[in-house]
Amino acid sequence: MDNIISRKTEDKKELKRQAILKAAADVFSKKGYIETSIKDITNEASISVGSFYSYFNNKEEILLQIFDEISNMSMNAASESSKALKDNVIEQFTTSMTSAICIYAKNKEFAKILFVKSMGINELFENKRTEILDRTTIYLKKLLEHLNTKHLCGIDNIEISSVLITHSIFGVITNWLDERLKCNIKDIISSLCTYHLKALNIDYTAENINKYIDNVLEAYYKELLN
Amino acid sequence: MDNIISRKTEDKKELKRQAILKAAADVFSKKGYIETSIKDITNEASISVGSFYSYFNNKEEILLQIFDEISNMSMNAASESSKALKDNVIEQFTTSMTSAICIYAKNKEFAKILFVKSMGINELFENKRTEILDRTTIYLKKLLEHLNTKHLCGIDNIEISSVLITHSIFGVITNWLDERLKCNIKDIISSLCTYHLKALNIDYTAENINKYIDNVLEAYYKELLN
Amino acid sequence: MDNIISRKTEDKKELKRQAILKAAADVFSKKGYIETSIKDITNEASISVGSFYSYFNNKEEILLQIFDEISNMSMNAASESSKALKDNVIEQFTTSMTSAICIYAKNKEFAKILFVKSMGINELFENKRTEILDRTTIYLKKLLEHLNTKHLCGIDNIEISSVLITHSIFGVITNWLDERLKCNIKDIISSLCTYHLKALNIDYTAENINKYIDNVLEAYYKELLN
Amino acid sequence: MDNIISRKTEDKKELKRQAILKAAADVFSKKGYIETSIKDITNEASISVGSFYSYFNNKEEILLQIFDEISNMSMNAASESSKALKDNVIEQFTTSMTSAICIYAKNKEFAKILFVKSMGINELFENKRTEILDRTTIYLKKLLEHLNTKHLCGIDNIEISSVLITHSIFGVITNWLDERLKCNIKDIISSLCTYHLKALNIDYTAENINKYIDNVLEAYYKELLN
DNA sequence: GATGAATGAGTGTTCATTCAT
DNA sequence: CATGAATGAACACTCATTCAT
Repeated sequence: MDNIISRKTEDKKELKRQAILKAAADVFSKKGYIETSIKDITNEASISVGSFYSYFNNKEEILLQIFDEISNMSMNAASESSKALKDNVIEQFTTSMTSAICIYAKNKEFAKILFVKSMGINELFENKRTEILDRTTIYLKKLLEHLNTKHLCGIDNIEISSVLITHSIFGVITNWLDERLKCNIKDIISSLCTYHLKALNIDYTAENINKYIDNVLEAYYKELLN
Repeated sequence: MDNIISRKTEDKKELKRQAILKAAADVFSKKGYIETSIKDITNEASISVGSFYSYFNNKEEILLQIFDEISNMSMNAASESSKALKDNVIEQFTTSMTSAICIYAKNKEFAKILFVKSMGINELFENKRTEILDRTTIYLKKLLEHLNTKHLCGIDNIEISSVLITHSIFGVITNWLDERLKCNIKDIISSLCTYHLKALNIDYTAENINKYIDNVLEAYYKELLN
Repeated sequence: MDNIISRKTEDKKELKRQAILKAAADVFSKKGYIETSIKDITNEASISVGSFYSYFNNKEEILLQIFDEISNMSMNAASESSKALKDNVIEQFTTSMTSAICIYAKNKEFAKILFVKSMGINELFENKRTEILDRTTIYLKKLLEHLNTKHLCGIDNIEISSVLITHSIFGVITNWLDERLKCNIKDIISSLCTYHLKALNIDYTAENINKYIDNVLEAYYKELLN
Repeated sequence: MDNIISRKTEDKKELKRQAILKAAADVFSKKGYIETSIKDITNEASISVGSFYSYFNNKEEILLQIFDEISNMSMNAASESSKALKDNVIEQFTTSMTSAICIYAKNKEFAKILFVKSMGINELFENKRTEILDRTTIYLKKLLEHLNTKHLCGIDNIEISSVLITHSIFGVITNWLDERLKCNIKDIISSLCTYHLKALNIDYTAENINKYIDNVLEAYYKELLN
């Protein structure tokens, strides 16, 4: 009996924590971490300052938890897309690229915080942020190694190339989020895939690429098709 | 006579302004704009707070002037490398890539501020920063247009591709500056060039690429050859 | 219920606001606006700096609110004394003179700020201050106009005379507040009344004047009779 | 020989001191003591900051010296007008009133500093200022004592009345300097004289008053007749 | 003697964090 | 458990004063 009640309150707490996290992410993505005050967050979340501090120990912690949230999101997306590992390299490449981009396109606030608004503040954040972004690089490194041995794509420096691809992706997404690239998300994904497949010496047809992208979008990100 | 004296003091002032700018850049690149206090800058520059304010009107202004400094540096580097415009596309591409990267490699603090430490602070800085970075994108857009018509490199979306290349460069440099990419600058440049030339459907030989890179390094950036 | 609680906190806030206002007035009247620091005020009010800024937006604002306080006090005093408008000119003149003086005698700090400590600081304060003092002049102008038509007191320049009377009053009060005029407040009022009544060609008897003054003092300002 | 040279440089120094004093008075009278910076003064005087400090030890000192200047002016004016002491009370009263007012009308900047712009700053200034203003009160006290014994003007409290008259004069001048009293200086003097003569029970004719005022103006203050 | 660059104490203001109610 | 008033350390910036040239 007691357990059920405490379970219920636990759930309630978690829900509220999530709500505050979302509110904070909204404000951070607009004003940036520095220019956002605790009052801004509590106003957005319609709670009191005191409440905020019963859910988070300080301002730093909420950004770190937002990072965790983002981290979880991209981890889940990655594992989701890798669950159905295809033997077709092109499909695999396109599918994972699409998943990675969509996860950020779907969570614009989180993406903006990760890619722009949390930079240059302090070492702690910089490390956490780097850690999250590095996952993409590590994933790509493994992929490139695989491609190099199995498909002779002839990449001489996998270390550098994986960083190169990672940042090209994040840079393009950032520009798209800022609406400096005024096109739809499919063009973004398609261009990125074809550009890099060419560089990786892998033959592809535009139709296939588009088909693979559509498959992912239809299955998981219908809301991005608007 | 009077002229000579006032000229001398003018020169002295400018020298001191430069010294403060350098000191500020050093601290900003380490701690970031926000966590850097005026006292940090004046300590680094071994001057008094009052002195700082006789050279700069406020804290914002010094970052903006650092941006201008960076902007001028990259502009000059660009015009320098384009002065000797080659008809050889590969040489042109490699040369300008090398120049762009070297200018940042040579001015690590400025680069770190531009690429990392000045992000997510406020709109004013964000716009200035974007403006500076965008020059690279615009340069690449023109280059890609030229390549598309003259060399049939088959880039379908020049807008997106130029952003892609820009951020791949900046991302790789940032990682190298942070020493997360532990290789020498030549490897960085060479990998970037070969990767993108492949993507752009342009045939090259590794020897040529390395020769072109060496030419630029020998001519302008000997200090980077360590 | 909620209403009662919020009402109570509202009242508490207002009380504290008043306390800070009083503390600030005390310090301002001693050290002047300029030489008073926010710390001086918060020390006097036994609050923290942060608290001060949750009640007032800045240092300027608290002086302006003190001005408003003074303004309201003298306005209320004026309307109070004019409520019982007498057809007897001598009584009316004496009564309003007494009220005006007593309001300042009763609120020494506020009077000192208005008459001495807020002068010569800046345009904003100067205008506010002038506005408050001018009310007395305007009141006197109307009175003189009335006396001139009804009582043939033969004032040739009402504009100048009303300023003359106003500043004679404020000057005498200021000297009395500074304890450079070491007499009791009744002497002050009585001398001012008889002097000006003589100048205004109005016959009076010292007994009547004293009686009228006493009436006001007994009714409203017993604490000044010490 | 040496003496002559040192005399000449002494004279030069004194002239420059006077020029700086005048420049400071100009700025103080416009912006007030507080809002005037040393730079403001040196700009107005076209000298360097260092020069300022070779003539005055600090900012306080220059205001004190301005006070001395004002003090000397009014002392000289007073002694000038009392030199030709008339046995005619009306002439004496009118003449000294005219002199007192004209000295301030002629030196508007000094008057503004004394009456408005130097108030409420600190004890030191307040005392100095009070001292200067008090001279008028003391002069009037003596005059009233004389009138009371010789002319039975029936002033009961000379102490208070002399303060009253003093501040009525200064108040009217201040309003005239601020251009809130838009009339010519003769109206000011004439109104003040007739008002107070009436209060002092002394018979006069408007013609005589005006004649006495004109005499002083014609003799010493022609420039005020514009 | 004149200059004005350099100094640094001092001030108003902000805002993350605490804690009594 | 929620509230928001209270706290005070920290910072950007000013300006009277000094002193090397």
